[in-house]
Amino acid sequence: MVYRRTHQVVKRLAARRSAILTAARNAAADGGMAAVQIAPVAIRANVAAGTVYRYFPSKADLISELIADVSRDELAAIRRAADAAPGPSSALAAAVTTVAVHVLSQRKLAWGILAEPVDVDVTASRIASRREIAGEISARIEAAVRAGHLPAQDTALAATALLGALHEALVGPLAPDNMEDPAKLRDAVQTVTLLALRAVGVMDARARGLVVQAVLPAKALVGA
Amino acid sequence: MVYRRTHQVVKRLAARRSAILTAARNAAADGGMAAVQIAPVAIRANVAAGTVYRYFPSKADLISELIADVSRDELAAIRRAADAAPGPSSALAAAVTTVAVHVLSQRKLAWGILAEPVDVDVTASRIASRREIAGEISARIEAAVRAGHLPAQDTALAATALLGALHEALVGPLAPDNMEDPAKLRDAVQTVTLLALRAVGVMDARARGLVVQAVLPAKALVGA
DNA sequence: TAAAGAACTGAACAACTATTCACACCGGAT
DNA sequence: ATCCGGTGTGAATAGTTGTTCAGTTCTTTA
Repeated sequence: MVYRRTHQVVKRLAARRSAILTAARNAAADGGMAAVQIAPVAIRANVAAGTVYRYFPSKADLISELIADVSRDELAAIRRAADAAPGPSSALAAAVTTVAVHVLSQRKLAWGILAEPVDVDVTASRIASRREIAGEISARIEAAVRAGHLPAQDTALAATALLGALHEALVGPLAPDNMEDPAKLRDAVQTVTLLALRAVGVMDARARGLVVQAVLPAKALVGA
Repeated sequence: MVYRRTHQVVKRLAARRSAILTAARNAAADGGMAAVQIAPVAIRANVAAGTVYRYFPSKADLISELIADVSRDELAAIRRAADAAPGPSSALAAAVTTVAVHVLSQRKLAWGILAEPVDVDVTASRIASRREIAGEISARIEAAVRAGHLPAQDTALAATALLGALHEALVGPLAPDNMEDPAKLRDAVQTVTLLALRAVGVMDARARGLVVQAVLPAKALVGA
């Protein structure tokens, strides 16, 4: 053999791959999934269109990885917020609030990841993404049920429904679009979180308390 | 003038238009929106592809009308069910149950109308459809609030969230797909209706009662 | 029955982008 | 210094469908 990949080359390749993914993510954040086209993404990443195909077999793979990436970040944020909470109910409230804040602060990206029509099939990736997030929420509901704070229920279905409610209310086509005002934004987060907690069986009064507490640490995120 | 549309011709034209729309609806019910392509729809309707364009300026218009059509039926069903209920809370429960039963009994169609990616822009029509249904639900929530059965709240946001929860839980990609068994189907309807009622502030115990009552008349639909 | 216009046909067209590939380039081994 | 294979390029290709339109058929009126 007369050629071997140097460490330096390996690093450069990895950087390029990451640059392409980042370019795709930025494109999605700017213009939704519709803006994630090979040629524009290549330009953003400072490579030629053909180069993209040295790193991703197809556009579907590129977008699938993008979805997985964003999903991973999201899941980590949810876990962090929930684990920092003092009890199971607070943890659930924190998890829900985190999702709400995240989707609101990156609405175009969230919509793209979740539901925006794409010309290639990314169903599998989207399902996996949802399943991860829903699984985490489901686990938090279950913990609260075990702690005796919530009535017994189908936690998987409940988690799915909760996420559907959040998404539709906050980034769906009927979501209020005048979310520039941070106060309104916080209101929306509080409202849907309250809805979500009551849905799984938290009493109204208690839910209100949990929401207020959960929104406190999330405020910083909203400000950002 | 040497030519005037006869009544007979007018009727035939209307019939053809309706046949095309029906063909589109059947295609969507069979294979989702992806199956609503001009050529196949034309074949189903027993006309040539070009003929479709004599009745609909574009595919977007065809699908938009399809969405509006289905939406109109849906809204009528919701109103009928809700108006037949004895009180505001029952009416809300009936409305929610109706939506749940409908989307479950025509899942492919519902998914197509609501969220399936389409290659043409039907956003406006989808938004209008959602707005109609959400408006109705919102009105029912408001009635229950006025009756003192529910806490005051942003009814529009609540309605949007409720629909999001129903759709995601019942026809979204994470929805359980073994809904062949009517018993499981009814379970799913009950579960999500319960979730929805609690979300807007119905107490757990009372919600359970409302759900049971609401599902009774809906059973017939499920059986169909 | 003939003329005139409307409706219908379906093959050809157009537009959009993902994908390919022949070639140029570069970094590493000898 | 020189060869070699991996890497990058971007113009050309390809496949998919919505849409058009010149020609045909049907319907109505005189």
